[in-house]
Amino acid sequence: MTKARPNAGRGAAETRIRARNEAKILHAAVGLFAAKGYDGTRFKDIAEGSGLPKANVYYYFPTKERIYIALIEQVIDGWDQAFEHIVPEREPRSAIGAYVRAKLEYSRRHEAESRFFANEILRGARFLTRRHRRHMQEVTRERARVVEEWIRQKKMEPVDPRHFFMMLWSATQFYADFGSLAAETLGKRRLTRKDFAAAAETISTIVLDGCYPRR
Amino acid sequence: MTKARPNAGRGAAETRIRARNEAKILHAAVGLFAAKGYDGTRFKDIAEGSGLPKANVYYYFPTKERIYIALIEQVIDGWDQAFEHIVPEREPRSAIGAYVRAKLEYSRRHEAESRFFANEILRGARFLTRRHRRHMQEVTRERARVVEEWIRQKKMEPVDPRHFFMMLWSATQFYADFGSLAAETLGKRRLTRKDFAAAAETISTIVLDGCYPRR
DNA sequence: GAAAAAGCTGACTCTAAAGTCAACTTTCAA
DNA sequence: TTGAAAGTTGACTTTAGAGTCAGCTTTTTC
Repeated sequence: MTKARPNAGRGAAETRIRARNEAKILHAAVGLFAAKGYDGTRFKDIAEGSGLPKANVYYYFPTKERIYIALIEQVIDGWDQAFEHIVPEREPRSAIGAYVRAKLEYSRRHEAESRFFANEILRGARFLTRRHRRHMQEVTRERARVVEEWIRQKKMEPVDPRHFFMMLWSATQFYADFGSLAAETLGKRRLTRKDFAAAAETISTIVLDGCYPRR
Repeated sequence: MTKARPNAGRGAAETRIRARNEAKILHAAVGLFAAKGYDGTRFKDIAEGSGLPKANVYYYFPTKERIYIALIEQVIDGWDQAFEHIVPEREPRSAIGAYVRAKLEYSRRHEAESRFFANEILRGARFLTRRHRRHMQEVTRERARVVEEWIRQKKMEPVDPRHFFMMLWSATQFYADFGSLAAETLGKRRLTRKDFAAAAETISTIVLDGCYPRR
């Protein structure tokens, strides 16, 4: 069924050639998957995009699916990064502001990864393994505890931290994943760094203080 | 190139058979497109899903793309509905609460349409015509004016209404489009009506009053 | 009630994309 | 410096899915 993959195990040292070519392939693939989805992406195009002949790409990845799965691994690894700002020692105002800025910055600078992942979730996350799911759940739960602690200390109003995080995810993902709609809404062709900054500002303000006048 | 479509023009009255079969086809198609994307959806499966032989579906729609475009029309028509709550006569608190609830209710009850549309935007909205874009932009701009009026009357804090609306869209879409992630986060298999209600509650609270303690 | 229009369908073609393979070249460790 | 492991490749097979078509049946219209 699947072609033997010499040197693919945990034991053997990855050769430099292998590492370089796999990186080329994954880099070409993430952009294509993000733009056209799994089924819309042609193996041939991944090969062309990475500058290797198709048969050579098959030497590294026995199927298109394996390329996709390798990318999931890569993206999941970055899932928790922005969360690092959510720590109990920090004041919620600055922590949440930093989180929003970090997430938006990631979305802006890694648009392809962001869309790739959004696409996977939108399709029901059929390639996320139990291990991935558990990882994401645990990371989220851990940071939810920080929010709960803030609430206990009256540093935050009582809100469900899980819905709270989902609001932050959705708001920050929006500008990368639905960038064409966001640009349209702002009456522009493409979003600039400034638009992302304005988004960060508005999101932080609303999430922290709401839009309703304080008495 | 394209097969002649008798009775398809603006002049001729649509027959009952045609209307019924087109509805069957579109209904089957929206679920498939939502679940598998444009390229992942097989024409054959649309036919099977609608209970018609493939060649019969081709009698109504000359290509897969035409089915897709017909669905876009359908979904865009519903774009403005939730916006109807955003009117200047109403107090922002109740209007925004109603808007959030309406959007979430739509997402919950029309999950397929919601995901279908999200998918289209995620892919860069390549099938949205200039007319669709203009329509969405105008509707948004019109309601932005209402928000600006509220701000002028000191009924709302000064926020950019466009970013404000994008926050509401993203937060409410999230629960349908990324339902699998939302369910995971809440530690459930599927989202229930109650989860949507809790989401509406949290979103409204945060958007209106923020999560930061009022002095 | 008959002719024309609309609707229906099985069986077909054509193409493009996934995946295979055998023979070749390059790299590297002993 | 050599041989075995790693890497490379063009040409091939297979398959599945989009779209076609000729001839049929049903419905509508006058």
